[in-house]
Amino acid sequence: MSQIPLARRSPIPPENCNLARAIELIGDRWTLLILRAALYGVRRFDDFQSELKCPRTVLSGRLKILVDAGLLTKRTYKVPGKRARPEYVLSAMGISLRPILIGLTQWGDVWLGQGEPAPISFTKAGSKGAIRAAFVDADGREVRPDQIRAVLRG
Amino acid sequence: MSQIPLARRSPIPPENCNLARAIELIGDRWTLLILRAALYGVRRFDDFQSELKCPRTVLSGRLKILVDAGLLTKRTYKVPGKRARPEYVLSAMGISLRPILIGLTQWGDVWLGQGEPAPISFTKAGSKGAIRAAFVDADGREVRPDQIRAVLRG
DNA sequence: CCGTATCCACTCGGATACTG
DNA sequence: CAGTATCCGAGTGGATACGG
Repeated sequence: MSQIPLARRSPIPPENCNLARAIELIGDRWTLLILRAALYGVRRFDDFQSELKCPRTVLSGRLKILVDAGLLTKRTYKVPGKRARPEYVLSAMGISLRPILIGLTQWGDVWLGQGEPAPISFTKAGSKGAIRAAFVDADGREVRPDQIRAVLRG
Repeated sequence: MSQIPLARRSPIPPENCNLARAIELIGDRWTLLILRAALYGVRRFDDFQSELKCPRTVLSGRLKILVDAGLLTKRTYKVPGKRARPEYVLSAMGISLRPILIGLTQWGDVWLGQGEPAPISFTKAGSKGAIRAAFVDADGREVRPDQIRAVLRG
């Protein structure tokens, strides 16, 4: 079943692991749902709230965390003749999570899809075939999962 | 900053979204840390516990969820002359999360690495160059993030 | 070892209401 | 709209102890 060799501990202590740090930061139900919505273009407080149906206090807190961490930028935008409004936009740091959430979407399509076809799929601009998450080498060529080796530094 | 067009709602309601389902299932600090450890080869209750330093009750609960969901398989293995022991091994469903967690690792290396070089990197068996999580088309050729387009079904 | 059982303090999520 | 202020109950995290 598992080709992963038995280990008593992970090779990197969680306190010093960037994966663990990422999990501490965004590994949270509401936070991830906020990022999901943001990647779909949602930007405003009440839009997030009606999308997530979470307590406003919780939403407020999570948005603060994401702004502080640099994933979201809080800025004000103004439509002429209307009152200025704050909005939360993804920064480059936030946008770079997109491939990961797309990967998770496709994982969900496979394992949690309840037999129904995926409601959303992803293609390369100008093409029609589906794309998928994978590993590539420096030349952009795919590396099969069983070919992957982890290398510790030092 | 954000090329993502403004939206009031996400195109797919969360109740019907496989990404949202995935988030409900594994979008949790302890759950993700368990999966992280499991992908590094940890299999036993006490090893998880000393790795995560979480309450044993919490660990027990999370493991049950992951087993029920099919991400982990609880099985018994026996070393001759020793007492049989249960262990939690990743199923195919669990292993297929690996690209996603490696992608998140590399995201963390870039944005949360505090300037230090990545403590762990990934290569192709027999080669030396680093590999990275990315998207590929049907031919196994990389698709750059800005080339990705979402397509709704129907 | 592998858990389950408690106890406690605390945060979180849920609901509602109230202001700039 | 965009939040902050409460209140409340449930679940979680933390520590410790105890049985298979």
